[in-house]
Amino acid sequence: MARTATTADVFNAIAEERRRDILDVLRDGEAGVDQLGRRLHLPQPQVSKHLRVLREVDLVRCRVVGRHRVYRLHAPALRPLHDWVRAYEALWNERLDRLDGLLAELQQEDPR
Amino acid sequence: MARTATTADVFNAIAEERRRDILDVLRDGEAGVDQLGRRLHLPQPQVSKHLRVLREVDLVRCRVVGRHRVYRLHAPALRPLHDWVRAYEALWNERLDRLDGLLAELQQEDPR
DNA sequence: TTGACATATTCCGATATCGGAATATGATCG
DNA sequence: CGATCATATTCCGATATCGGAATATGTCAA
Repeated sequence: MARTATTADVFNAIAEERRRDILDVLRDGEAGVDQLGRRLHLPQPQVSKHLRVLREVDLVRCRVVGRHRVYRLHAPALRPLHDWVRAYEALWNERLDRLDGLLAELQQEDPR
Repeated sequence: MARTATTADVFNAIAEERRRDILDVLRDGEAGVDQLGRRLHLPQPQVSKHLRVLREVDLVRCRVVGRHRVYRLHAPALRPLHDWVRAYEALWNERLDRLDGLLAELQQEDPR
């Protein structure tokens, strides 16, 4: 047993910088494979392969227009990631110290 | 040229589920290597190895206490991740549709 | 139908990654 | 010092991953 598989979930999908680049471009609107390639200076097969990974975790969807494929962002798939980070949001402010102080005060007010 | 290296940035560090597990535990407070191993049912070397990765991206820091090492979360290192996701936050609400409607209204009010 | 174009897939080589076992390091205690 | 405990590192095998090149698929247009 080795290597538990990866690339199959959102966390791994966005771990790759190129894929984040692709998503960033798509944030400004739909785009075809060739357009993405040109903007990111990536050869077409790479783009297609990254898009496949993104498609498999539902981060992008595509629409067929003639012989083109127009990809668009599907942001809701980022939710798990967002929710996970959010749990830590409160923790990186040093303002937590103030919260500690506040809690101490509250305890004094009602020493129970 | 192949495989551009990974595991060296926050995005890759948290791509691994076990490492997220470790961080989740540390969210509740400091912990030693053995404690982490017991709570997560992981053998000690794995824990140490994952902690190393997390340490290298500054997601955890550690303090030496006798022959123990007490690890703690260093949440600010999650910032890049947080910032990245945040740019997408607005995009996954279907409420965007309403925004579109609003914009249309505004355009009618001032049709120039 | 044939050719041109857009995209997807496959094959390849190099390398990173993970888990497991064994071992090394380091510190405390008797 | 020697034993023991806590943690880190190294070595290994299996496999996933990425980039690049070549090729397959699929669609339109003449």
